[in-house]
Amino acid sequence: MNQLLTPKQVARAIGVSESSLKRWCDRGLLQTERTAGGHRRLPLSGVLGFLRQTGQPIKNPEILGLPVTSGKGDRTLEKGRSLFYEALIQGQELEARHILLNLYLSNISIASIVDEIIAPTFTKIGDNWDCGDIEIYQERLSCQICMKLLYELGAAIPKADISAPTALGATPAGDQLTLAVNSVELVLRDTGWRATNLGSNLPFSSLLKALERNKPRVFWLSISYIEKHDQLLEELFTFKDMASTQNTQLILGGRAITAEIRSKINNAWYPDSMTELQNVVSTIYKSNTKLDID
Amino acid sequence: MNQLLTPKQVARAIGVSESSLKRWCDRGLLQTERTAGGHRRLPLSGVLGFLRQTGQPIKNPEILGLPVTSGKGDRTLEKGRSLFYEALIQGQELEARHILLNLYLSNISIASIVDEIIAPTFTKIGDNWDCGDIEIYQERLSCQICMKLLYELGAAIPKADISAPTALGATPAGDQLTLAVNSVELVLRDTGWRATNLGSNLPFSSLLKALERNKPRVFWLSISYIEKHDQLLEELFTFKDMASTQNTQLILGGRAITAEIRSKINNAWYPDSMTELQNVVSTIYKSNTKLDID
DNA sequence: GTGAAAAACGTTCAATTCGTTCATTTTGTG
DNA sequence: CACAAAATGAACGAATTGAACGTTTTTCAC
Repeated sequence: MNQLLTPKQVARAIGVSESSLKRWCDRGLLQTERTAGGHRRLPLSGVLGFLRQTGQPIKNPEILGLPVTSGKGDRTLEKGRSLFYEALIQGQELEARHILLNLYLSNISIASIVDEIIAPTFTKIGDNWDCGDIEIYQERLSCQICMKLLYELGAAIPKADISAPTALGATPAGDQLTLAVNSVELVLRDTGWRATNLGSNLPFSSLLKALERNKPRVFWLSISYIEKHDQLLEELFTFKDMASTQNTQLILGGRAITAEIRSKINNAWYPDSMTELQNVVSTIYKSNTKLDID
Repeated sequence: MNQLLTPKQVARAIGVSESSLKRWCDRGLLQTERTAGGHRRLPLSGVLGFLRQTGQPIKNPEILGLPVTSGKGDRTLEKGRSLFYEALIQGQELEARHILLNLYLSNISIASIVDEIIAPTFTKIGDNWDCGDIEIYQERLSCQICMKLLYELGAAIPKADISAPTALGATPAGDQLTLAVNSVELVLRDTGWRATNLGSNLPFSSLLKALERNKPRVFWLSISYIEKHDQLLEELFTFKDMASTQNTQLILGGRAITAEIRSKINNAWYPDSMTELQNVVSTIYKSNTKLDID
């Protein structure tokens, strides 16, 4: 994703003259680097960002390694959902990649892509697995493909400044759903955070250590499975205490978050979707920078 | 600090051709020394100065500060190993990426990188975790980072032809070590295969379905943990039978492969390292294409 | 040491890109 | 519709880039 492209490649891909492209570079519309000899080099991620913002139709997507239907094909979420499901369970990684990239290029936020495409697709996969319509390996393979695609999308997101606030995330012991935590990481990075995903299957004792040592601005926990409810509640409580003493905002998500947890652990955020999560973290982000200015 | 680098290394690190780099040296943009035979040697300090002056055509100059001597000697790998360990447990993703990237650019095969760097690093991490020197979250974070890096390395491997033979892989139920399966996938793809990783935590019943439906040329299984040895042996046996009836080569790996399994399940490959695995699959690959020609 | 493989040398060449200028087309506004 | 402002695409010589070539140097294993 951070491969460098020449102006000619990009011009042909977008379908404009080199002259115009050079002018856009010089006006700062496209992230541009220079060789020692003065030639322009354009990082692919920057080109994608430009295409996403301006909604330019793409004439020759294959030059950029993009699906040939980019900018032409159907970009609706409904169509994407069913196509994405089919691609995943049939193991067609390229097809799935095309769908997500198309949506990304249509200026649809990563949060929306997760909410509207990925999440419902995996609910459907889970349902069809339950009723025996698909095999377990198809579900696992879908996860694998999706993880790869999320990583790829992540590479297209511009790197955060060093001054950006940090966020840590994880899922506690017994929890296998890495897809969710990784999605959260992406959404956070898309909102400008320096987000780090600690991983899954982590006991609270170790999460506390990570919280203490790194003192992030926010800490998110995805909990989709509960072994002992009471114990979890207790552990969450001590975790929340530690978080509040060092001014870390706590974000809790996952389908295992009960109403009881919500009521007993206050002072935490409970977004129901990635879009909501994005609102939450961008609020925190703004309040954070405002504090910095004061 | 005044480590000497060859033009090739610097060229690859910056992402330009050797020709251009040589011209820049001759023009005086880069401080250049010469060997007795006339070969250019670039002191690291001069390269860093050049990068600063030209305004960072490279993402991160630290890539050059790494212990890349010209060779692939043991000292290079040893240094890389310890640096990689430090980077991982401190969560320094950039640093870790540079180490791997640098080794990859030095023409060290992915198999060797896994064997010489990644695997020993995780053994060390496991040891230090056992004796309490590091936290669990550091181990998990190391896994996360490594997975991301493996995905990135995978993106750098050219796509296989459609005519290339296919390979499937997975780890059976109860096995969490995704790092190993993903490494195998990379090595296979690096050898020209169209490799697909089904994922982890898969029961044999579903693996059999995948084997039947896709009829790959090879199927690899990483097994690093055994619950019931007898049951595993039995399941492996039926799996091997199915594989041999449809001419699928079976590759078994992982530290849970016992001598008993080796002796009872014959007609399977048991590589001890990624380098050995690479030899195995390239042998199969050649025999495969030879068959095609006949 | 010695010999073979790999890497770097200097050079040449075609292709690309530079910055600039100019005619043409598109856009915005009264 | 008219007119000015802005954007576009094409063209130019000069400069840069990347790949190729045969030759020489370096490296590494025996």
